Amino acid sequence: MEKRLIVIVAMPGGLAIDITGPADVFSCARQMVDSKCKDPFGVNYQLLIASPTCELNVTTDSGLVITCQTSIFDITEKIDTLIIGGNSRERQKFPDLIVWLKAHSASIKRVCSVCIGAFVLAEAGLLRNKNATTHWMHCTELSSRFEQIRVDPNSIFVKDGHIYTSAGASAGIDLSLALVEEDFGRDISLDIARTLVLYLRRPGNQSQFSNLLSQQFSSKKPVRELQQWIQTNLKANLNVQILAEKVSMSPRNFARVFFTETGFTPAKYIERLRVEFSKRYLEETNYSLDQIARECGFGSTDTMRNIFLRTIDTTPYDYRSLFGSN
DNA sequence: AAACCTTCCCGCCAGA
DNA sequence: TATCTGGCGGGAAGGT
Repeated sequence: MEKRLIVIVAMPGGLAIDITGPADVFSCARQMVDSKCKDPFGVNYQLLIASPTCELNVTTDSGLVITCQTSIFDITEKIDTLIIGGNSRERQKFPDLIVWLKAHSASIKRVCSVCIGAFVLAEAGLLRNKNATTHWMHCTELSSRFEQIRVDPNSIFVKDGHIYTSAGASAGIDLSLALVEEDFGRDISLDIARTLVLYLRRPGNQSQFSNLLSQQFSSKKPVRELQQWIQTNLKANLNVQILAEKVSMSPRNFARVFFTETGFTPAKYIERLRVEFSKRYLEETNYSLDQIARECGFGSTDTMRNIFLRTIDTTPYDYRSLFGSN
């Protein structure tokens, strides 16, 4: 039987689910193709978890250690599908991996990334002039650091030629299901989705997580870069004066330019962004309201509460009980 | 809930 | 002249 080699690169410091999600989908697919079909396809997957360095033990963000079967550099067989997981938030560089990717990507049928693994593909130049996506929190950074990439912040995954990129964490599972569907058809991928209790096609898109992100960013570079900087510095004091200094404009002129570029006054823009991010925290974490208020740059829980009431007509507490995960 | 203080922001004008 | 930029003032909004 023909083997199709699926290689998942386990990046240090990323989420384990970037690795284990796709691994489970492909492993499940292999078993199903084996048992159910009695070889009508004549092919099946062979799964390899590879390290991006010579060190085979890879520690993920949660501390879970994954022992890889091989180093990426030792693979000599033809790779069918390569999946690069997200790496640490500090974005360690893996120069050897980049070089390897540049040399080998053309001969790989499908090159994929999960979450901020897209930055690795971008570094290797594989996303130049392509449509791509990444984790919603990092879309602006991806498009500003690599201007030739058309970043789509809405999609769960994007296919452009033989390059596939997917959004944050669990989106790697959605991508993997789609890859299996390409290979073995809908019945098999539906079976996997059922077995693993997944959606075959997730309803909605990642913009539901961040409405503000799906809006147009300024076409002027300084303003766009400022918008991106704001996102990663929501905790900071972001008054008009400070923002104006950041882009070397007078406060008056900055406020005027910012409004014409974004359609929001600076204060309103930041307020909306803070609400977006705190909603996300309320939905997905157990952080206390106090922690979330601090994390998102609200002066206090009182302020956060007032702004919630004013903008989305509910309190943070009520919002969490409606949309929180536990 | 009220009081006080800060920040926002927009019209207006002047200079580049 | 047309357009961009910056400073000022003060009412409004918002934070503590």
